[in-house]
Amino acid sequence: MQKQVTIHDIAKLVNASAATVSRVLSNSSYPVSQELSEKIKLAAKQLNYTPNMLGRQLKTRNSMTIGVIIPSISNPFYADIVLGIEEVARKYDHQVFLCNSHQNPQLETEYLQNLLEKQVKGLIISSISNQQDLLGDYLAKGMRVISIDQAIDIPDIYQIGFDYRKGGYIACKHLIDNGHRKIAFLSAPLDRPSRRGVFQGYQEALQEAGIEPESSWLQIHQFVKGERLGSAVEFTNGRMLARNIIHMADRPTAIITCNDLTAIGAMNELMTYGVKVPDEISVIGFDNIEISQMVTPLLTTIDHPKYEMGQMACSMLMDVLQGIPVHVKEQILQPRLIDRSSVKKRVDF
Amino acid sequence: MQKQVTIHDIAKLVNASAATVSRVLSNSSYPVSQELSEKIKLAAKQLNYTPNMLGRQLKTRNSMTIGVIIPSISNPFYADIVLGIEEVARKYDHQVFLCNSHQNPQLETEYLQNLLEKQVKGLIISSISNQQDLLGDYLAKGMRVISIDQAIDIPDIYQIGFDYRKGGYIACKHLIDNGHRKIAFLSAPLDRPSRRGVFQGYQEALQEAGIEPESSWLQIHQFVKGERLGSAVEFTNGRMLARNIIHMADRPTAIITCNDLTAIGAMNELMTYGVKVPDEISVIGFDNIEISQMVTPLLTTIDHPKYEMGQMACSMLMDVLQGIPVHVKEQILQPRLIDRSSVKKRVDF
DNA sequence: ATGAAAGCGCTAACAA
DNA sequence: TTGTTAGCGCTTTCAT
Repeated sequence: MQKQVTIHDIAKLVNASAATVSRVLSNSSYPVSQELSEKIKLAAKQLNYTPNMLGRQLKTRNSMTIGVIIPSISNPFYADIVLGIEEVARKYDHQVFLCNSHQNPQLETEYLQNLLEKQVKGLIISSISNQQDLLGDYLAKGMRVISIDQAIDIPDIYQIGFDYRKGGYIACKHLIDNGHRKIAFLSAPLDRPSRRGVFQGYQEALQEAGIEPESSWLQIHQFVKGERLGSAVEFTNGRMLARNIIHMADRPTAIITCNDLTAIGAMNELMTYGVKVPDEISVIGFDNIEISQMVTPLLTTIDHPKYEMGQMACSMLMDVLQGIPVHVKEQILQPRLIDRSSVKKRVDF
Repeated sequence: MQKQVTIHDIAKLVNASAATVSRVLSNSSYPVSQELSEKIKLAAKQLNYTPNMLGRQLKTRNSMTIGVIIPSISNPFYADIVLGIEEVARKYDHQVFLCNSHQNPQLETEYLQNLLEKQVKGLIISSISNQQDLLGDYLAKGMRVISIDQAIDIPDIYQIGFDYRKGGYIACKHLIDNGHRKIAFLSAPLDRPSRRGVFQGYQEALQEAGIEPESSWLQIHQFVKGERLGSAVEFTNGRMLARNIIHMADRPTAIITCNDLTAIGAMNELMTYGVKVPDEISVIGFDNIEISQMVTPLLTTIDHPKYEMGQMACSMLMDVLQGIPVHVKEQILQPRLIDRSSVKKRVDF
């Protein structure tokens, strides 16, 4: 392992000062004569010079790094968001520290602390636990944060949101428009604003159509505390909840779920028990993850622009970090129905 | 935004020197009197001190950060690996820079360069393009690298491998043991050692059973250059290749695929065309990603210990970085048959 | 247009 | 046990 080459080595080689070398190698706008500049660049190449960003960062107080805290990358929903974030981060020459919180407050705290110590000035969080005060603390220390998909009640936080309520409404309306009246709602616990939003939209659509929901239509699984995360949990949840539906005397003809994985689990269970989808029961998912196009029947669902949200969040963060005035502190993206094959169509259309 | 608190501020407050403060706050083994130590810790808390790791890193030449380069986090296979890596990295107080290369050599180079500049000393790569010389260069600059799942012909690189050949063999053998003789192989291009390994195992099992493969059994899709990555590509690939099988005069009774997504696509296409799985055609996948338990029928597949590989790779890296002698430069993990429902069982068992 | 010098926050060799 | 001092590699006033 060879010793690191520094700007001083280059300076010595071309008989210039470190300052000048720094100026040309860091693309400073400071004037340096053409000739010397060329010589320095050449020398840098010859010596196989690699700048040490730690030095620069310490001096400029800019770590060129952002942090991203999400529940788990194993959930394709978040994977997409991260991909969007990374794409624009790269354009701005920033790296991203990935932090999978597994919904564990202690881990979240740990990560937050690490990011702070590493002088990360920008953070994107998606569904963080109750860390309001902690975040407030970090904001005070100069960290800029963008929240995706979760309204946080701190004035300094920028937000990229999604209209879950409307999504739930559109989903339910789609079912109603196709002749369904008995519509069940299957979900993981309504402990997150997003799920509550979907539920609300569902209720509103029912109400608008003059439908009085039966309490049995509402199937919410109470997760066991400490349960491991991952796609499989949601899927299994969908199966379990669907089973409750199957054996009902007066069973619903349609199902709305809080996400695609739950929907796919439900479809699976229905089919296992010989209940045909969509002929006997229609299913509509939520999020439009890639897998929804890989099941039979193709899952009708509500599109959630995950990748775009990631991109937007990161652009916003970059603007904020650069001190560019960001006028809208909150952007709400819109849902869109993806009409595929898991919902039975009204014949008289 | 308040000014940063440094060890000097603390030193001043307790009438000690910065050196002493550093010693207690960095958990150095250097002796400091109990009393003073307490006072310093208290002061740190009072001032709400956050250490600036850039300073430490610059001094100690240890960035406490590792890089991970994978094709794409949107592939659940890699997501699992990353999760495993992150878990042990966290235990060692390291952060991970996530780099999705999208199989783009230019991006890979860019990331490699950035990591180097940020003084990242440890790198884990999974399926990187032809960057042998570039990597050699980086090794020379002191970077330690662990390669997952891809043999790289550079002596200084540690490897965590997987016995793909044996996996292919086990899969094919399983089919043969259940009475199949006409077995197709569906795959993405055989440009990666992993896929070639599976293919080889498949061939060996056939040969061992005295089966002469028809050329039509071999269905390899040639990806179009620049095609976007993502689960959907593999899935679609599986569909397309399965279609070729369906219409054959003397068609195979079983299919082996290079990964689960391809298998799921194939099953999908078969079912769409009314071909029953496993009754008419059996399908066996590879990798055992979570989705394989979410399809109907449940996919029989070969387990690939992704998460564990991530963990092992990271432990190994941590050992290497700490100068702990690592005796085995190469570890090969073993495949395991996951016997589910997509393969028709021989009745006379 | 170039250079000298100071310093970002921290650690570590050396001195006391 | 504690402090002094000298950097780590870089940028950036301030002189020249």
